[in-house]
Amino acid sequence: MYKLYSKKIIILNRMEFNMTLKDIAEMAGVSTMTVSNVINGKTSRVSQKTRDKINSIIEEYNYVPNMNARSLSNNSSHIIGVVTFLEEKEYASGYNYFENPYVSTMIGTIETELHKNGYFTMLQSVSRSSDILSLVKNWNVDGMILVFPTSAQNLEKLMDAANCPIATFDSNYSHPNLINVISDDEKGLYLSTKYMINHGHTEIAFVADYEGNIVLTKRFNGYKKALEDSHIPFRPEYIFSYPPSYEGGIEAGRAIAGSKSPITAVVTTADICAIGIMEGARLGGYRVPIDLSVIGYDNLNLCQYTVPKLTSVSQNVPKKARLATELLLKKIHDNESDSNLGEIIDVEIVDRQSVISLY
Amino acid sequence: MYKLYSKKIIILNRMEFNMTLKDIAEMAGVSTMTVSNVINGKTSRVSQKTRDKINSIIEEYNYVPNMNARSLSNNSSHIIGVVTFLEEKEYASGYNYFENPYVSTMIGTIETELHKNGYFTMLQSVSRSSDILSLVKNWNVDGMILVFPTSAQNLEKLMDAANCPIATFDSNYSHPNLINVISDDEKGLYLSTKYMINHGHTEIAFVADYEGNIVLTKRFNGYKKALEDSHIPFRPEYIFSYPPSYEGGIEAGRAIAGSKSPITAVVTTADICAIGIMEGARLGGYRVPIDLSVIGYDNLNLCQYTVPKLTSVSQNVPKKARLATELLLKKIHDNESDSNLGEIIDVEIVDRQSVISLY
DNA sequence: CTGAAAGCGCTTACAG
DNA sequence: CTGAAAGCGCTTACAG
Repeated sequence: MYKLYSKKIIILNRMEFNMTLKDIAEMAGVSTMTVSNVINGKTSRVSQKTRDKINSIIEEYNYVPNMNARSLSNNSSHIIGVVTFLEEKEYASGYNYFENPYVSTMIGTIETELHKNGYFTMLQSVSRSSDILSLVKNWNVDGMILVFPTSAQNLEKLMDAANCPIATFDSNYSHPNLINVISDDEKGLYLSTKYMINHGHTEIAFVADYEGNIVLTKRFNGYKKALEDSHIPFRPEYIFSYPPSYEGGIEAGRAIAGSKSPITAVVTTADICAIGIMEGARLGGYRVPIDLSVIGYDNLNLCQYTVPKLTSVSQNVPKKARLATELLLKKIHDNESDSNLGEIIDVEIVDRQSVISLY
Repeated sequence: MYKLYSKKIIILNRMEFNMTLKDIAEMAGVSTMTVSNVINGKTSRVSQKTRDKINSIIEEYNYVPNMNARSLSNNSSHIIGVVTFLEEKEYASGYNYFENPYVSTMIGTIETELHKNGYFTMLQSVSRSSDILSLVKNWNVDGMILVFPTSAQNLEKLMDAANCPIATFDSNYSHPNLINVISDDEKGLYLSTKYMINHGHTEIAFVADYEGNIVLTKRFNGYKKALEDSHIPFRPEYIFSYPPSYEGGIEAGRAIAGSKSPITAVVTTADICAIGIMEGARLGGYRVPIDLSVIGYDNLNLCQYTVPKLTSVSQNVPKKARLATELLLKKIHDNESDSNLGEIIDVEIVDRQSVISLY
């Protein structure tokens, strides 16, 4: 009844009605199976003539397959779950995790990459890692990308329960079904510290409360190693254990300016923090970069808009995102690929105006 | 065969196997229909005892319904398509639309709101508006949110073809199935211009190539109206028709500083542009804000990090996003709601340091 | 209060 | 080269 009515509509207006395989098969005078084969490129089993006829009908009526039906019979959805973690309390406070440029660059790049390869991006911010499993089961996702790293424990539980490949970043956990793309965090701070040293600085402070945080600890180790390699003594009093946020930076900058210590340079683990440090140092009476050279981390767009423009370490976020997506899709296609190795992305200094040479 | 094997696995490890309605029905000794009713809260038709039994099995085995199957029989997917437009050439150039803070704030807020209400976010950047229709058909989405406005023509075609409600922003098109949330753009520039006037400025420039752009034209009208209301003559030579980007701002700032005109204040339509103007004016020998007061638009986080901190117009993007999502879901639930009216979001000045008083 | 059965729109062995 | 039929996991009239 409905069908009959619909057919009439088609004649009047070809866009109004959602075609199905069956409709196309009827029009072409073939079975649905043949249409399905043509659509899925299994053309070896269909004559050229039939193929052409079917394709022209598809085009004419603007047919688009129903992915829900396809997923159901295929047991594969072409959906990739892209997940961001949000602490319970952040969630409650209406914090928008997306305003973090790391996250937005990641997700934008991932979406573009997935789209190009015919996959769909289902976005979700979760606060409990069990929510991820629901997403997997709800939509039978072909794979997942976890934009923020989660603990090895959570990851382990998740990997056991979800039987699809998962990609993550900067994790220290490994599993045959896990793609793990990490950036060379130690090298990052090694480079920024070395950069200061090469510009004649020896009294170099480090700002970040790195303890207990895997990524920040790696960066701290880079700082230490650069000092060692140049035979500059490590001074615990040059470590300013504030969170690497704008506010933390302001406090650190104030503390440095206030202490009248011989510090002439400071490295840190986030651009936002570096900007705070410049502000705090200024509030404490310093001129930047004359009295204090500063290097940030992340190379956000922001760095171009500050005065002085901020020298920073770039971890090439788009490349990280692209690689993870690529490896994930490869793993989905041929499960034997041993792409579970931790791929390491290189890191580099982007030179601007926030460091002066003491020579 | 498979089923039998699976059942064995369940006994060994309850997580390894994706349960179905049928499995639960068997375990509970009822029909699948009863289980379905319990899950969907149609509890009036099921005894408390049966309900409890089913719920405990669901919990025990961690059952999550297959949304693909549900969508197929329901003809409703609980997916909302969230779409961003990307020009063909931007797409090719690898431009990441997500780095635009307007977009990332929008999408983050929308996702949170949808999630809260039990909907799923399918993200897609498209370059041709016909791609949107494919998304609708592919997944049978319950609704769509277009983060960037598209032309009335495109919108009209889309609304005719897609038979789901669609939400968009700042559009001048209207349709019974369209939710249109707009911000008071004219008021935005009226406020910033008036703010300058109230601080004693009368020689006020406007930067943006507004012609042909609906939103920017509204803002320009606000500028003009503020001048009129204060009986300050409008001077065409105070209009700097550069794109409201960082680069455009630099050129405008240079032009203003270079012309040695009596201009003491400048308003514009984007924070990035305002930051460019400050930089350009400085490059031209001006001190900011002593020689030139500046007000931006959008109130990005960025405004706090510049020197001087940038006074700006806030259009309350999270509120815009939240309202659009809310109205969309309402329209999905009861189609008779006449929420197709253009809701207007208010706009306000956020006071910082980039304006000085001439009094 | 509950069940048997048809149907949503696809895909995929299995036959011919 | 093509078809008839079963099945993916749900929901929903329709009966009882």
